[in-house]
Amino acid sequence: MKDFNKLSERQRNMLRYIEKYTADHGYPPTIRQIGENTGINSTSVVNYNLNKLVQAGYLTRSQHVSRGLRLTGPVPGSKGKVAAVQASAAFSRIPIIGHIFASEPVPVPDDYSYDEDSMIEVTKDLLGGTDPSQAYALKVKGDSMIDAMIREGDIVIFRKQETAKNGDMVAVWLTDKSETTLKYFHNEGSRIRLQPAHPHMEPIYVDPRVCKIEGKVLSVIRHI
Amino acid sequence: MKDFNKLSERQRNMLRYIEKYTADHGYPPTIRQIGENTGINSTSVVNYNLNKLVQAGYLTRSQHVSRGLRLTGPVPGSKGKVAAVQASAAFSRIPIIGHIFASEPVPVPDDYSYDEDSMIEVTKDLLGGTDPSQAYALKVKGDSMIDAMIREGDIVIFRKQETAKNGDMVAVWLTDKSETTLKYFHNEGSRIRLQPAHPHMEPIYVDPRVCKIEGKVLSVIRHI
DNA sequence: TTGACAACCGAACCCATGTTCGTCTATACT
DNA sequence: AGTATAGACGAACATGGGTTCGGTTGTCAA
Repeated sequence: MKDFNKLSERQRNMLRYIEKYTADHGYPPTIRQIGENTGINSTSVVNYNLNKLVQAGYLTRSQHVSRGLRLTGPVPGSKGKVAAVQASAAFSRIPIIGHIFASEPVPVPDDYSYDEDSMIEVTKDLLGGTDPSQAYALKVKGDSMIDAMIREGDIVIFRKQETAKNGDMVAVWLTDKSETTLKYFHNEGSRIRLQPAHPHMEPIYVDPRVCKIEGKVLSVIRHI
Repeated sequence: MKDFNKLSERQRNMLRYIEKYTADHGYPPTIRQIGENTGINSTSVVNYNLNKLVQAGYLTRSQHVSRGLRLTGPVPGSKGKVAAVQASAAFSRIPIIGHIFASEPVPVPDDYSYDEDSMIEVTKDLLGGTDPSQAYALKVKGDSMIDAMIREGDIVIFRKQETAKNGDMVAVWLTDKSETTLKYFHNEGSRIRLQPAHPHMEPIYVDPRVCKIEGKVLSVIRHI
């Protein structure tokens, strides 16, 4: 979470107001109420800053829902008893930095500054112990990952790494074919065996020199 | 305050729902949501009973304010503290009540005991808005769900329901074949089309009489 | 039978409220 | 100067969601 002091004064005031209003009324304020009480004259500016606060991890929003705000925790410096709760955060927020499909390499986090808008909350067990700061997510485009039992729209959670242990599922870029694929990794010395997750499909064997590991697959999430 | 037991069953359900929804979301439900979740078909009836509850002292309302509800205290019989603590939780715990494979019907939660050991934490977005109390999880055994793009070991999150809308992914028990399958549901009048998630596989058509819906698939989780 | 009343229904109505968009300013970098 | 970007503004838009109203059903007592 971004440092509270790094937020703009406006944003801090907004958080304080939201906390206070919610405590006073039992339900959160509207965008217009937030604006009126923090000296903002336009609903769009409130909306803009609310999204900033979501990105910074201070609250969550429900789209198209009136008063659909929720603080993720107490506002620093307040005496609010607003559910301190999940300080022990059993989940974390990781960025969805782009899409994955067969014909292009897998994006990796510092390839470019990613769109902060798209974050996903995942429970820690989906990260398999990986430090959340090393994890990122990609959304699958197209049906090219079918042999990995992964569909269009699935969200694949990766850990950034360029080596793999046998049995890991990895994203590899095959430099000779200019193709990305998700397979189980098995180093057999002179060659690498890439085993599809689909039990009826045959492995492929590649030269280690054309096999660039781009990340390790930690988990897959599918919304229906 | 009027005795809680003097309230109608509906009114008690409404209070319970309001408390639970507020705890789950951080803001109160709308009149329509209350109706949908307590079996009331008209907003005016919800409104009517909300006013009754105000008279009875159980809640206060703000006129012309969406979600302008507030409970005056914990609802008798509920675990109010738990709700308060979970107030900002963006995830919930749902039970893993068993396994799913082709040759047996899908287990359905009986309201009784779950093994506390087998619970899984999921972020709310995996439930697609479903009340967490209506959700449960099953672990996939065997490779029989391959046509649904689901592997051994995947965790499938269901919602308990016996009907489906077109386009839902459902677990169905085919009484003539004694077989469970996961497919997209399309009612075509005289027959039901069950479409595999796998894009290269053909749908099957079944008689509505042999097609027993056991639950709706909300999401799938795969740990690697 | 009739009237009063509690409970309920469905649809219409319309304000409440989130979202989008074109525009503007200030600042920083090239 | 020219361009990019963050922050802000206000108006228009579309939908969310509370309110109202005419009508129905069932119960109870006069």
